[in-house]
Amino acid sequence: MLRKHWRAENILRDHGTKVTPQRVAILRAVGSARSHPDVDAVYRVVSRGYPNISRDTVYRTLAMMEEKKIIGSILFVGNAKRYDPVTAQHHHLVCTRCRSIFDFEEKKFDHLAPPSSSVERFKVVRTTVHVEGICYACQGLSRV
Amino acid sequence: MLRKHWRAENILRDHGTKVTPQRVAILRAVGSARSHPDVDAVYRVVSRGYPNISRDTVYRTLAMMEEKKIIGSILFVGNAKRYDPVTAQHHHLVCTRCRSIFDFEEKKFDHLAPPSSSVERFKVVRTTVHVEGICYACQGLSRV
DNA sequence: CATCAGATAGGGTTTATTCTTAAATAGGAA
DNA sequence: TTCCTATTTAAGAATAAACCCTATCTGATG
Repeated sequence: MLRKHWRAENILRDHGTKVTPQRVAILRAVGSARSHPDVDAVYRVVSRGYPNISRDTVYRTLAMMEEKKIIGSILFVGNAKRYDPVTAQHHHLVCTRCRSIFDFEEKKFDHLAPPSSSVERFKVVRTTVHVEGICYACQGLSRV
Repeated sequence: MLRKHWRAENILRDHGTKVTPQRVAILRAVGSARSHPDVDAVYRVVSRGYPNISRDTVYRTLAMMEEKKIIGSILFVGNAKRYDPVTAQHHHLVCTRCRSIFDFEEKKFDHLAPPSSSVERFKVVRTTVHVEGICYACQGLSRV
């Protein structure tokens, strides 16, 4: 968990990584972002202080921080958009290892109501449950 | 909803689109897919019957079919992976128009249990609720 | 302050997706 | 059936996200 009163340097040190100016700038950029920045948004912010920083550094650093649980990310459903013959309401099991996706149906999940405070200005169209985990085929395999 | 006893031709005609052999083949490929095929998987299947079909045709056709609700797709969270300073369990409101993402917390959603039959061979790591809809800023805008 | 494992910059590669344009064709009209 | 035209398609180029490669540099330790 990222806490504002921790200095970025300490967070990095406590996770056993080298503390470089680029990493500090990247962590601060993510930590102070209001929305969910994508890699390029982080890159643009950090570039103001480090005009020569490489995009690859931003990619590597964000991946490292996610790996070490310093930051989180929204589940990435795969590089390719996936289509589905089923248009009825259903939910998904997503294997985070091989990115296979399995459907399941659960009527109880079809109309989950988020806290009213969070959706008072948001027009809800559909609610879906994403279950992340490891599929059977991947359970026997080593974790790469 | 795609129904097996409807002929692909009729489905297309009923939705007011021209019926071409490529479209019929694409619709059949999606309709008979067991998993969630991505564009390239559909392309590979259809290529067996139409060796010269263009990838672009598959992209365009799938997008058209989704637009007309002939098929569905899994929520696409954006082209770029998005990072988040919050690592605690939380859920998301996703604006399908501008792709903004908003967090919300709801303890009740943190440990939703899918039907045991669907996860008996799946090792659950995390359960997340994705609420799709239109954010406040987009509600006043026309639908493009 | 010398060393070196690990990090960076810069550029190239891969892959998904979209665009461009000329040729082909579905479906309605004659 | 044949013709006409708006749509659709094929092919390849263009764009963009993400990742890889390598020479160079540097933070942290002794």
